[in-house]
Amino acid sequence: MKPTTTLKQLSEILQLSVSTVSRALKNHPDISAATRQKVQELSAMLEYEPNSHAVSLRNQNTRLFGVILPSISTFFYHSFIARLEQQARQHGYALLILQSGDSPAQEMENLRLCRANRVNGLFVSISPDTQDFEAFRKFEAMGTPVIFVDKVPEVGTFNRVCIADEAAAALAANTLIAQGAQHILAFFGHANMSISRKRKDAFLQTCGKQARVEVRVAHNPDEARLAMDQAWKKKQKPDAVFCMSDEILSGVMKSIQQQNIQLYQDLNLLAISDGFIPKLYSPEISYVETSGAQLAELAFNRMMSCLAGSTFIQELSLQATLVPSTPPAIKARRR
Amino acid sequence: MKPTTTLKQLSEILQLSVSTVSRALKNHPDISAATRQKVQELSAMLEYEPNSHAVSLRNQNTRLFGVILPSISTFFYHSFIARLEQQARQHGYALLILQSGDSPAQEMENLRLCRANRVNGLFVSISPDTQDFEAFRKFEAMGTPVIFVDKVPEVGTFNRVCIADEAAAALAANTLIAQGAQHILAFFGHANMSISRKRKDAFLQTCGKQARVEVRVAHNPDEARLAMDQAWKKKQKPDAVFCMSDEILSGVMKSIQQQNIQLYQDLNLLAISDGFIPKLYSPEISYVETSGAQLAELAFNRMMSCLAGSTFIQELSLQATLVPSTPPAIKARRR
DNA sequence: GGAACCCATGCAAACGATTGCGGAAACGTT
DNA sequence: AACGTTTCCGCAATCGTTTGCATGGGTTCC
Repeated sequence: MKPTTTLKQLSEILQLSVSTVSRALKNHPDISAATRQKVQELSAMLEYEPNSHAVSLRNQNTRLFGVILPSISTFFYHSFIARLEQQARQHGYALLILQSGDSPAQEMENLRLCRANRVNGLFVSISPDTQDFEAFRKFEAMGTPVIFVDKVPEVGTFNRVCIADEAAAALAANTLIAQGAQHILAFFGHANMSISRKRKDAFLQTCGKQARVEVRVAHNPDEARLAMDQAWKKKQKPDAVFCMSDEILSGVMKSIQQQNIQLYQDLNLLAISDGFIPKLYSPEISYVETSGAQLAELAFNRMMSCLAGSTFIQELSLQATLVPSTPPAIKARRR
Repeated sequence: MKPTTTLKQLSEILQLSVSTVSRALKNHPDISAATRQKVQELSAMLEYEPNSHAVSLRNQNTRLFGVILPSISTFFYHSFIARLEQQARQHGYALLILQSGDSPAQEMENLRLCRANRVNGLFVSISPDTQDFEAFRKFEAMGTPVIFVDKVPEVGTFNRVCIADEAAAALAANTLIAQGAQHILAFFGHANMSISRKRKDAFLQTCGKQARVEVRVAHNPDEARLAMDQAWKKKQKPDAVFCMSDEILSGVMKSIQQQNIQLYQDLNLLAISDGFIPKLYSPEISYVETSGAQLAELAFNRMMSCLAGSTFIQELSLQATLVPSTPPAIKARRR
């Protein structure tokens, strides 16, 4: 159980002072080329690696970001984390990833951990029940930027980065109508989430009187499946379905497969999604893209500019873009 | 931009020494009840939070685990991470999560980061091309347990926690044969991953001469899809398909949907999976279960006992269980 | 009235790295 | 020879926390 190498060890072996070794390793001009080389060689040989905790302590800079999410293992967040980790690494930052499990208490506990670790910045997607944002304010007061992501507080001046909910829903509505939809079955999620409200309002408003829209609320895939089952048994079948989330889409798709509905022939289908689920099916489902990866990039860039001194609060939205279904299916429709 | 509170600040306000404050906060018996209370009150008021980097430095103990995975955003790992994070938190540990992107160089870079952060333990799922395990050995030599998870080195004495690959594959083979399969198309992943070889060997051996088995290797969903397309164009179509992973299953399923193959009528299908992907389809795909969450628990427990002093190397496997397809489909077959 | 003892607290040295400052050579300049 | 300059390096403080040991005042006992 040999201990890790430290500057002191190197210095003792080379009969130099710790400071010389330290400077030699970072190519400080004060150090002669000869000793510099000797130091660097030995360092490489002994695989010296500076103790990041000591560095953080000394420099008052941890190069660490906290990430607090309701859950890692949901449709959306893993692609977000994946990209965020990649970006952070590229800039020499590490991530402290914590789950709140939709519990405000756990969220506070996670914030405590982030304080203890002196994170340089914080990415947060709040749980639905979070009411008190005082704790987040304190981070900002201490100069630690807080970037809210995806699920953001509805009121107050904060840095927010999220999907352009209204734009995405409007794009979806316009797309369906342009493709000739007359009777749309539209699925939305939990009514007291702002994300549901925003998307629903925008969707309905965009459709206006151009199409008949039936609204369904589904709290999980199974409810969506059952509602779709019902809808297809009726005489007046919809000619298009809209799903505001992956969760709902997965339920609707089960019904569609079960009843052997021919997508993009018997029925048009459009979802809002990050694209993973839609691409599992054939034909691939068309969707308005909400990319976790892009969200991560946007959030990360915002963080960087905050750290660079941009103090003013900003609200960023991700552009919504349409990803059409598998080419053959689309072609078939276009004729 | 007020700075974070430190012991020294508390001590100055209370006109006490830093050591007294430190001891008071951890209820050291040396400290009188009176001062103890005063200290704790002020600490609570100022929301003092010990600087974890200073603590780590002083105690030579970071309470940090490194987690190195090919990618966070794959089928399997997010449920693994989610559970691992939960377990770690419960035991007062934090996670440093890093992605290797299937690149051995990135893997080495991540190891460096883990060294720099002086992690107390390491969970690793290796990339397919990792050949050199010397670096991992060095961690162990320094008293940092390394637990390989899921994708583990094939040879050498290491701590391994993985799916009971052989058992899972054998169970799959036996299930298909018991259901009457005569001609099985079996898909496996990257040939130089132990997970692929083990599953393949066990599958083939279990089938023996009871069925004709065609083996296909697919490195991604698309290759699987194409192979399945090919197979179904032939005169001699298989009557059953086996997919060793979600990744492959998703490709095969696209082909199946595209060609409108009636699952569990025209073709039997069985995968090894954690269940998320199989449940997206209708009928739901039957699968031999491999739970990322369970794997996390097993790995974490192993880590704990390593840290508690259990030095001997162990290889743990997760029990494999069969989850049959949607009830109606199975019933239909049984008649 | 010391010796012996307990209680509560403070001193100071770690942990490992960074950095301002100062200092000792070596060299060049008048 | 005296002085300035450059080159190369070491001292020591610092970051925030922990902890062995010392210290001081008070009590108790013989």
